[in-house]
Amino acid sequence: MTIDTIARPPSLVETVCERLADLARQESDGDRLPTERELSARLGVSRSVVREAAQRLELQGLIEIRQGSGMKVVDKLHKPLNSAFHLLVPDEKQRLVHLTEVRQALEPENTRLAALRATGTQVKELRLAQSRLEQARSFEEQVHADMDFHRLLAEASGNPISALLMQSLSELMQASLAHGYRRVTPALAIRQHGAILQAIEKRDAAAAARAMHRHLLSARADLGLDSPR
Amino acid sequence: MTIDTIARPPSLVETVCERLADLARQESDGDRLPTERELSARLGVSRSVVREAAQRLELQGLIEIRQGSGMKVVDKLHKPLNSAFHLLVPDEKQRLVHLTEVRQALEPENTRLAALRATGTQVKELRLAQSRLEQARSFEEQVHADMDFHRLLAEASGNPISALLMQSLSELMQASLAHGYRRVTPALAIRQHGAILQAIEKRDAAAAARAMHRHLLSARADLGLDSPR
DNA sequence: TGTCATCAGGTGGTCTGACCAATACGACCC
DNA sequence: GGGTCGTATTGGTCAGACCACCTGATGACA
Repeated sequence: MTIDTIARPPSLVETVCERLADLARQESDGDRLPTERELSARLGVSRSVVREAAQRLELQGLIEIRQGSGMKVVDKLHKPLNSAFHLLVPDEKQRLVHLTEVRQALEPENTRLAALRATGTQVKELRLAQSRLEQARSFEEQVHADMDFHRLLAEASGNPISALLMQSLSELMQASLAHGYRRVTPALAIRQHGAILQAIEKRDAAAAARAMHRHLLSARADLGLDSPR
Repeated sequence: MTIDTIARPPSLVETVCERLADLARQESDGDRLPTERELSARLGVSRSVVREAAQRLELQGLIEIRQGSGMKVVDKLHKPLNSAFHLLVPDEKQRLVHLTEVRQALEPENTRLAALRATGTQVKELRLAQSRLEQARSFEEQVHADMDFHRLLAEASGNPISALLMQSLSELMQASLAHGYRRVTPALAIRQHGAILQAIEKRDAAAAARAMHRHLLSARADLGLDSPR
């Protein structure tokens, strides 16, 4: 026997927030939303309420707001995850250590599922990412291509939550790698990505997961992040 | 050669948000923060700015705001993760499927690390959670004790990001399980938790991870969620 | 003495209108 | 065609008013 709590009516801000989210969902990335003043008039609420609602959507990664310019639709649902991880572990080195560990849990399984589920288009995209890694000139390009490969794998797993996590993890790692962490052996990463890609092309899930596991161990060693055993 | 973007000065809302976050960090869970009007006077900004900043902190899970009552400090950093996952996968059944898959990636590794890293206190807490599961009368109590056990394992892994993810995942699963999903064989879960706990007490990391993997497969079958292979 | 109802004061929620800071766009000039 | 300037529009902030909700104190009654 459970007595449910009595539901409070949503505040105006919450209601407007949902309306705006619906509106944003009907638009594409980069499209403009109506101005604060216009939304205020159209929805029959004060501009404060529109502002507060819009700012919620911004924090959720659904829109970006620019003073003088308006609001535009974006697809950055990972943004609140980034903030949360940053708040939880403010120290960059510590955070990199923890992120690396989470990747070691998540990514072999993503890769295993990708081997089973990747579409032809996704396999092609993985090949392109691998090419970009092979041809990368700067460290920034390497990191970008590297993380792209990992993001694509997570997408190919068919699990949107894993894909979102990977977006967040990779972006945070990219930010850390831009600040003083250097990869010393890109050639090994290229080879290991190649082994992963091959296992996926063969639809060999176990081999793919093992190859990813190996790759992440190397990547961790490369970054000089040995987590306590 | 990288030219960094020119940093914009933070908006007043951002600045106040950081101040409030600092203030919240100095307080304990449940403590009250100054009122909007007081903060407005003390910080020399308008009440709108304080409101907008406070609402950011609420969305981040650092405070809770109650009309007529004020703001209190909470520790719910997983809240924005819950929202993001909910936005990403609005359909409850789909979300449960995906969450279950993510758990299958994360939890064996958490459990392996817990076997290596759990403190004596954490092992005791795990035992208590197991007792609570054994003694649970209602389905709600079972689910709560079950999820508590998993949360404690994630904490015992020593990885705060995993622990945060597990908080979010378990809360979302609990919410779904409160809405029509029924576990049919609690006795098996109790046995499997027992096996996990035993492996942890023996500090056998591989056995712990295997036991968790097994447990999650059973739990998934129990919920009738067979993910596409 | 304990319980319940009421009320006042204080809290956050919303509104309005004014003004400031940043952006975009069009017109004009070289 | 490219650069500059001015204006209109956008979001950011402010102040003050009023509304809806909460809390704690007080008084009445059993």
